[in-house]
Amino acid sequence: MPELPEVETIKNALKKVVLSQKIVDVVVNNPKVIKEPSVKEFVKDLEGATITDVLRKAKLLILELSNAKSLCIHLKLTGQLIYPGNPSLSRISFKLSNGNFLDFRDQRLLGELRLVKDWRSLKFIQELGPQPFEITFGEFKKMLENKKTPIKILLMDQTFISGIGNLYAAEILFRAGIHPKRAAYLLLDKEKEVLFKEMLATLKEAIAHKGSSVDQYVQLSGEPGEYAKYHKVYGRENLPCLVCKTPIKRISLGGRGTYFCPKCQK
DNA sequence: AATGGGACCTGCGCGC
DNA sequence: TGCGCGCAGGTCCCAT
Repeated sequence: MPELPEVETIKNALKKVVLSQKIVDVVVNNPKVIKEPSVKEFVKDLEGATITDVLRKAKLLILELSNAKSLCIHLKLTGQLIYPGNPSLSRISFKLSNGNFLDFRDQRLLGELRLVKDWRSLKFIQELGPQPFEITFGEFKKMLENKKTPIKILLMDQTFISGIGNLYAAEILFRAGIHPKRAAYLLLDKEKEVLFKEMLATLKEAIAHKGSSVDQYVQLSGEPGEYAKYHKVYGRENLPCLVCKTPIKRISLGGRGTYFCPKCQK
């Protein structure tokens, strides 16, 4: 569930505490999450490196290091970064020069850590579509042309537009009043405009509220994000729509649970 | 080429 | 009570 707003929240918090810290030790409790290079090299190359910058690209978190390498962290479904951490609770912990640990925790072990020379050339990065804040309405409108895919699937397609996942796709479409199954190319210009506006507004508000803690996501401090209380549809199956009181429906679309209001979303 | 489903994982909640 | 099953969803990979 960490999507763009959650990863952005973690990035902002990380920048305040880890910049110019040196990684003095790496604790590997579960090597499974280290995808690249070998565990041995991963540890060896990280020890002694100083964190020079923290970046986010879509849902990927990037820690740039003084040794010209970057530590790329994908939280996937249940990954967490916690600071100050506790290595007895983590999959991987990084001991910093100030004596504190930065933990990577991950209940389901689907998260991925990579130490690479050039994160920009990672296949995953190369294939990402633009992030929502990087495009104009004109460009967005053009991107939707000829796309017969249901709009929700398109919003979640990282090669189309990057950073939006299942939760925010549902919330954005509710706010735009658009049914998740609508074919993208059949949306009216007016609807595309509202969709674009609500996409940016929803992500912006979610960042302002430090993300949505519905399952595993927490901020770097371990505190929950506050945006879940503003959710209109996600996780609200059978509960009354907050606008029209019609029960919120849940369908499966592209293999994902999809929540919407059958009356408000056409 | 675009789409669909399974795999990767674990823990939770449900029904019997 | 306890067990087994389905489900949660980001991304990759393979099949159609």
